[in-house]
Amino acid sequence: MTDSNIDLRVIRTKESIRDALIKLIDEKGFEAITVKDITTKAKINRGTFYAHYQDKFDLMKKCEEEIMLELSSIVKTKFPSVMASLKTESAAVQPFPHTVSVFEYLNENSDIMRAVLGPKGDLSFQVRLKEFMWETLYGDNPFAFVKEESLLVPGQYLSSYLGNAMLGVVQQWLNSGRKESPQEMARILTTITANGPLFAAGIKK
Amino acid sequence: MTDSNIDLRVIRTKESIRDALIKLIDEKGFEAITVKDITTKAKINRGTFYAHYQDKFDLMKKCEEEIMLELSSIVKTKFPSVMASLKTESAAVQPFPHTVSVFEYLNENSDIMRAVLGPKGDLSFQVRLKEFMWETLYGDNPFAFVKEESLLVPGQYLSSYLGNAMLGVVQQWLNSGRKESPQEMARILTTITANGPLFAAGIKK
DNA sequence: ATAATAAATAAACACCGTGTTGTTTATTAC
DNA sequence: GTAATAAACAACACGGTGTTTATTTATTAT
Repeated sequence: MTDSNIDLRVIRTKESIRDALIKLIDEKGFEAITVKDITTKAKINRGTFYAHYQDKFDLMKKCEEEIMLELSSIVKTKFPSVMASLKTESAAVQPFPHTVSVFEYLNENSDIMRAVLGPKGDLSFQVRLKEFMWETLYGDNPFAFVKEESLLVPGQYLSSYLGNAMLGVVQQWLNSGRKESPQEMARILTTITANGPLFAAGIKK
Repeated sequence: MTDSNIDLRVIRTKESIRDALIKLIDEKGFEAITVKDITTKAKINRGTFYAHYQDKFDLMKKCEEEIMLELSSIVKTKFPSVMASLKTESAAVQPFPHTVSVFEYLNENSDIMRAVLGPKGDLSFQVRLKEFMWETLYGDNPFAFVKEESLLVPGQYLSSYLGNAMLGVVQQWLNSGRKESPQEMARILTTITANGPLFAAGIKK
C-alpha cells in the first residue's frame, strides 16, 4: 500500500476525467457534455470511464459530494458560535467568521466552484446546496437561525430569502472574476444581512 | 383571416406540444426530456415537431420568451412609481403594488412557472430571469434601484442579493404548493426587504 | 360545395452517443 | 518473476436525432 491501496493509474485517470469535466463545463455547459467529450478530452478510453462512473451525472454527483462535505464541515464547526453570539449580542456588524472561511474555501477551489455554480453549471447541485442552506437556517438542528417565536414572516420564506441571497452574491463574485478578497466579501454579505438591503442601498436611513 | 391568418391545426399542435412539455418537466425534468417523449405525449408525429421547432431547446426558449415579455411588461408599468415613492417616502411597509401583480401572474400561470423555475426546471431560464432582475435593479435604466451614492456595499452585489432573494422566495412558494395568496406573499417579501432579514427573524430589535 | 392550399402523417435514412462485452496490453503488489 | 488488477482497444445492439419522401387529411378562401 504505497498511497492508500489505490493504483496510481486510477488516480491519474480520475484526475484527468475531473479536469476534463471542469474544462468542458466552461466550454459548452454541463447539459451539453457527452461521455465521449469527457473521454476524448481526458485522453482515455470510453470504456475506462464506465469502469469508474455510471454516467456523467454519477461523475458530477461524486465531484459535488466532496464539495458538500467540505462546505458543511466548515459551516458545522463555526456556525454554532456565530448563532450564539448573534442571539445574545444582537445584530453583529463584524463579518461572521464562518462566512470568511466559506469564501476562502470557494476562493481556493474557484475553478470547480465557478463551473458548477456558474450559468452553465449544474442545476441539481445548486438545488442541493440551497436545500443544505435552508436546512441550516430553518431545519431540524439546534442552531437553526429561523426558529424564533417573534418571526414577522413564515420561517420557510425567510430561509429561502437568506439562502438564495447569499448564494446569489457568491455566484456574482465567482462569475465576475473574484476581484474582492474573501474578507471583503464576508463584510459585504454581513452588512447587507445585518442592516437590510434598503439600508445598505442608502434608501432607508 | 378569421383569427390572424393562422391555421387552427397549428394552434392545436403547438398547444399540445406545450402541454406535453410542462407535464414532462414535472415527470422527469427538462434535462432528461427527448423530442420523442414530447411527440409521444402530445400524440403528434415527430416530423411535425421539427416543422415548428429546431429542437427541445428552441421550444423551451420560445415558451420562456412569452413569460419574460409578460413579466417585464408588468414590472415596467408599475416599477417606476414604486421607486419614486420609495425614494421620497422612504422605507415602505405596504407591499409594493408591482410585487402583488407579479405574484398574481405567477399564480395564474403556476403550471409552467413551477416547471421552469422548479428543481427540475431550466437553469438557463433562471439565469436569464436573474439577469433581468439584476438589470432592473442595477443596470442602465432611469429607475435602477441600486444607483445611490450612499451605498454601503458594491451595487452589483446588492442587486444579486436582492434579485436572488426574491426569486428564492418565489420558488419556495411555487414548490411548496402556493398556500399563501399573492397579496400575502407580496407582504412577506416586502417585510423582509424593508426591515432586513435579521429584524424579520426577530433577532435584531 | 369545391378547389387550392397548408398541415399532419408514416416510413425510411444516415448519423451519433450510449452502455456493454470480450480480448489484449501494461502496471502494480507480493 | 508471477499473479492480480486495471487500462486500452474494438466491436456490438440500441435508441434518439434531424431530415426527407410520398401520401393523407384538415382548413381556408372563393
